[in-house]
Amino acid sequence: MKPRFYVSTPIYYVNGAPHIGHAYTSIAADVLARFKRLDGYDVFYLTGTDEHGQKVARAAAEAGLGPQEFADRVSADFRDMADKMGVSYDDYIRTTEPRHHRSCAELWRRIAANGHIYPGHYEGWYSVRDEAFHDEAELTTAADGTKLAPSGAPVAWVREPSFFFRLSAFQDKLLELYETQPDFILPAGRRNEVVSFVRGGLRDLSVSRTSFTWGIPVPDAPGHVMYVWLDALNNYVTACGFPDPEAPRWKFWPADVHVVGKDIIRFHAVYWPAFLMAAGLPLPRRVSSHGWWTVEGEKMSKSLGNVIEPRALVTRYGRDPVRYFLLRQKPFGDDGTISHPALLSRINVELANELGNLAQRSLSLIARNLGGRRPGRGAGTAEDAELLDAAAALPEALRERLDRQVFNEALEEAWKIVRAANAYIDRQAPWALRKTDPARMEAVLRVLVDVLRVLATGLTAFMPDAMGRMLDQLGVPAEARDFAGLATILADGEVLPPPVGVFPRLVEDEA
RNA sequence: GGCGGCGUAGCUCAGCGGUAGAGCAGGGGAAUCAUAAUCCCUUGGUCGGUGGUUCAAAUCCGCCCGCCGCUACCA
Repeated sequence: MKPRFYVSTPIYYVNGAPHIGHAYTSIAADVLARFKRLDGYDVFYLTGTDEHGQKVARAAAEAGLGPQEFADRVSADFRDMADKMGVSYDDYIRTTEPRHHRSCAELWRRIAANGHIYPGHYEGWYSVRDEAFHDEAELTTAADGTKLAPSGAPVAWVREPSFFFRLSAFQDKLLELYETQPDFILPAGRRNEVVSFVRGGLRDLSVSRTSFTWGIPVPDAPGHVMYVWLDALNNYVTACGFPDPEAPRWKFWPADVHVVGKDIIRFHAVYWPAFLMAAGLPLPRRVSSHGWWTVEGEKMSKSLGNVIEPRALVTRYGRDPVRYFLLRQKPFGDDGTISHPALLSRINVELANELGNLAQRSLSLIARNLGGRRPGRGAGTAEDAELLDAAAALPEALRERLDRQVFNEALEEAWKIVRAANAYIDRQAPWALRKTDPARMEAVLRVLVDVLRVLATGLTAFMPDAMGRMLDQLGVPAEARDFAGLATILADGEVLPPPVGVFPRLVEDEA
């Protein structure tokens, strides 16, 4: 039986349009999903949209639509974005689906049955204009004595009935989780923040609202809808078929990795495991969080007008180069800068010059000097062995890096092979061997074919289309394009297709 | 305010007790198979400041300066 792997993105809130941050999360998770498929796993990759809450209801009203109609529209846009980025999701969940309503109702019942939900009142200083509660400490008092929010909006003390989740009861269990499973939260810096947050003491959580209706009804409590995060987080088990233990996908739970942005770590690393503990369900194995992209050093914002629409990037630079750039440019957990010069440099230097040109020069020599037939293996020199051994070690190197979600290091491992292969071809100079030692020339070109094949196979997770084209040119059969397939030695003498550049150089013609 | 992190070559960063490293950028050279791509060599740093521990400190400790993150229920 194949080992299983379950990776998720957050479900995206349909309040706004997809931007580069959403694409980044989805692409990172996609690389993990594709890599595990290459590595022989039975993979479940889940993404989707979060569609409830007051903000969606209001955005819909502003657009002159009903909330469902509005959510349908935005959800479809997110899905289109995922498709255009090459995101290979296995399921696209929406919180407005009946399966999710059923799942949430059951989760609620279980948590309640275990005694972790109790009725009470949610109260605090509320600003209607901000649609938010404010802490006493952040309020200011106006001249006439009214209390004001930091935004300057007036606040009023409101009190509404609400159910509470006994989060406080899970403090020790959560700390034990972080202790016994140190990689539960990555990167480590984020883990420490969560630990110190939980150590500081947990208050119970208000998990229902009566002030709006666009949400999942609380079972047996007319007028209450579930707190949006309880609704949203539960999507991860809904998609596995919860609460049906016989559902075909139930075998995937618990998830291996929840990929999230750094802003929602707490919800995933504190609330979510607490909800699951309360319901008596197994916990996910990891929450892996990433940092933000800034544009030319500035934060992306609508007011600055520098929001990057991922589909526009793809149109301009190509899908695979964009995927490559996003995972190569910065450490996953860190913030980083996206800019035209940086994209241009990565794409031209690393993809076109180093990798693309390596394939092109190797394949051209084969086309020209061997009639386009795949060369046969030679006796093999120490230098051949050194390069081939380094390439053979690549899958394991990638595995180790991707298991920790250090994508940039994974790519660096691959590029060490790319650079070594360029050095090798220069040193061996097959173009000179053509006259002096044709047999050796053939052996050298074969080494390059084999090395390119490992590279293209391993990089398929990052750049599925481009690496597919490279594997086409190497004549690798479809059934041998995963890591297990690397054991299949390519036959000598097969006629290869004429070489075509995989990564065209970008010409600097626009700012 | 509290807790935590960071500050190393022009840039991005690795090193985290034993006489400073990588990639890019800069300089020189080689080659010419290839998308004028590639390869080789190379300039460059008082490792934020300051005290201390040690035979020995980017590397451990104290203090100072600067930057950043977290400090609950707005996805």
